[in-house]
Amino acid sequence: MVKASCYDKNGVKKGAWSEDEDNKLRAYIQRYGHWNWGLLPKFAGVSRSGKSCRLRWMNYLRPNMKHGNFTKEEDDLVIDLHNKLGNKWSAIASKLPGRSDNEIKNRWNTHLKKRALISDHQTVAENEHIGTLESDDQANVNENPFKEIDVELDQQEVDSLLAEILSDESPSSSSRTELSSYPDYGVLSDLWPQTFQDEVVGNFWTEPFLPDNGGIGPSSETLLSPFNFVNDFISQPPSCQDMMMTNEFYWSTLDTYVDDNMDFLN
DNA sequence: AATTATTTCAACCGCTATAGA
DNA sequence: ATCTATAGCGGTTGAAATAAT
Repeated sequence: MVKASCYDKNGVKKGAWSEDEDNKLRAYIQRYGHWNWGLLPKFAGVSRSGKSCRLRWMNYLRPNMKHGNFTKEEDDLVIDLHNKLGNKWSAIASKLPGRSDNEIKNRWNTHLKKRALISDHQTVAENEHIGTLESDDQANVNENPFKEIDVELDQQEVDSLLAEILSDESPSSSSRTELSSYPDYGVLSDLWPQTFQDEVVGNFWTEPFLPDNGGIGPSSETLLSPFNFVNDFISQPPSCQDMMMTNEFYWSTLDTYVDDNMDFLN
């Protein structure tokens, strides 16, 4: 059920991802993070657009992603949140760990939309009936598991709910003020303090990254890791309190690195 | 068993928001 | 204020899988 792969006129591959491509992308991001989706494919050694890499990572390769059937609880939650938020797939996905916005959107369009419609019709019919019941009977009818589906929220309530969801999420990835604030930075963000301590005394900052690019671009001797620039800086592991300064330094050294390797990157 | 219709879902595309120059 | 680059979102596509005939 995947699109056959092919190459566009620029030599960028499209269609289904191979296992080899997955492995390359996963290995690169888990080690170095996704500091720039546009440049990442070249460093990771895959002939894909940055957009395609981002999508593959977000929807499939991220750690702890679930694949396979939705549970009844997940389905109920999607229906409930869709009723409150509409097609805000990203906001809905933020409340379902391990599920991507794309997966939830597909689930809604292929299964849940019909179910919600049926439930709506049933609820309308029941409401017409409820009007004729005694109060005790009405309470029993309200045991309907889809009772919340018919709750109408005004725009203010929707905005409030969205704000609540967004406040739970990581800050915008566009901000460079905190490296660890990058959403979906993968294992590095989840384990950042310990990883930082481990890798700083190990080889994370000092070992050159050797892209598997089929011989294109500079040799492994000349293509240096951005982290080589900070060798002197981190003669000893910084504390977590030093992270802000470290992050600023990371970005400035990375910019220098990109400038120095611009010929290859272009 | 062969053919046709329908369903599913990974991936693509176009657009908007945001940040930085 | 404007332009450019990038990230992210939501709608759509299309080929494989499955069901129906």
